Amino acid sequence: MSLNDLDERIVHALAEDARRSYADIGAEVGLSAPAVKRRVDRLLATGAITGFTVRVDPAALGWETEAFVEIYCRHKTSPEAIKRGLERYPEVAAASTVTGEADAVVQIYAEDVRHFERVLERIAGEPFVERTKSVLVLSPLLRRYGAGAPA
Amino acid sequence: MSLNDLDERIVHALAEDARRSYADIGAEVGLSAPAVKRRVDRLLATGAITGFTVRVDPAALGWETEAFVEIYCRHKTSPEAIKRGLERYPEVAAASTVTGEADAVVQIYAEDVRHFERVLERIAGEPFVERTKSVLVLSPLLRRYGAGAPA
DNA sequence: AGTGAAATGCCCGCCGT
DNA sequence: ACGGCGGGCATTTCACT
Repeated sequence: MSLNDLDERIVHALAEDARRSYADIGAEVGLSAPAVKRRVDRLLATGAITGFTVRVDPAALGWETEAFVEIYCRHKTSPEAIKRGLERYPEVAAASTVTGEADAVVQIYAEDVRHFERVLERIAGEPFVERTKSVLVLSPLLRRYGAGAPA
Repeated sequence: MSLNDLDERIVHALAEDARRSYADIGAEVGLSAPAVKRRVDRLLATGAITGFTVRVDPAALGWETEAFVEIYCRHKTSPEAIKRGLERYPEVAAASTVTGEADAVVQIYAEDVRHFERVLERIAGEPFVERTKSVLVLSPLLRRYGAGAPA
């Protein structure tokens, strides 16, 4: 599914500030407020926009530690099994199966390094996990929409 | 900075659906609409909430290919230089400096693998980049926006 | 365009110090 | 007594038909 250029500009405007009024966005892209609303409704219906959220500063909420964990699974572990195993952890912000040696990459937010260590131990103890390899985030440089909890 | 339990519940509600009315959220957490607004305003002022945005499905927007790229820099490259170098690419969704062998991890969205290849070549050609190592995302398993509940 | 709902600003009252 | 915080009301702006 390919999107209109107008749709793209609307999505971009909403991604920057989802609280802008339809009239305001319309003035920018050259449409009336109702026309913008119709397009946004269509974007919601087709799934291009899946919802509205807040950008949260994890550090301000006490989630000071961020990490990427590569997971190496035992053979014959389905992506669904990995998903089911990981979604029980509130600390897991994102997870994807990937190419390369590892089977999945998991993005984790924890309160501090000690908290992260506990979570990692529990994940490493999951029956489908063979071994893990983690890197800790030192400082977030860039965070745009679509990439987990932005700073 | 530590947040109130009430604030946390409000943030959680907004993270799930930022379009809920203050009255609705207030009914859930036991406050009036103006009281909720005051706390949200305070969260915005203190930086705990950094803005309102839309959840976007990259695939629906035509960004079918996602990848994680580890960047190995030449010595003495500052995080700011990496940031400046990367933020010119609209395909870069997130970037962080990390521990371990690589200097930074970059999350990239591209229209297809060919597009990703072009972007990767350009990034690899940046003066501060020594070499790169990429993994392509096969399927996104989990994607949460906003932070989960504390453990 | 018109209607209705939600956000916003204001004032008051409560409870803490 | 004073300051922070929540409740209720009035106004206005925006969403929706």
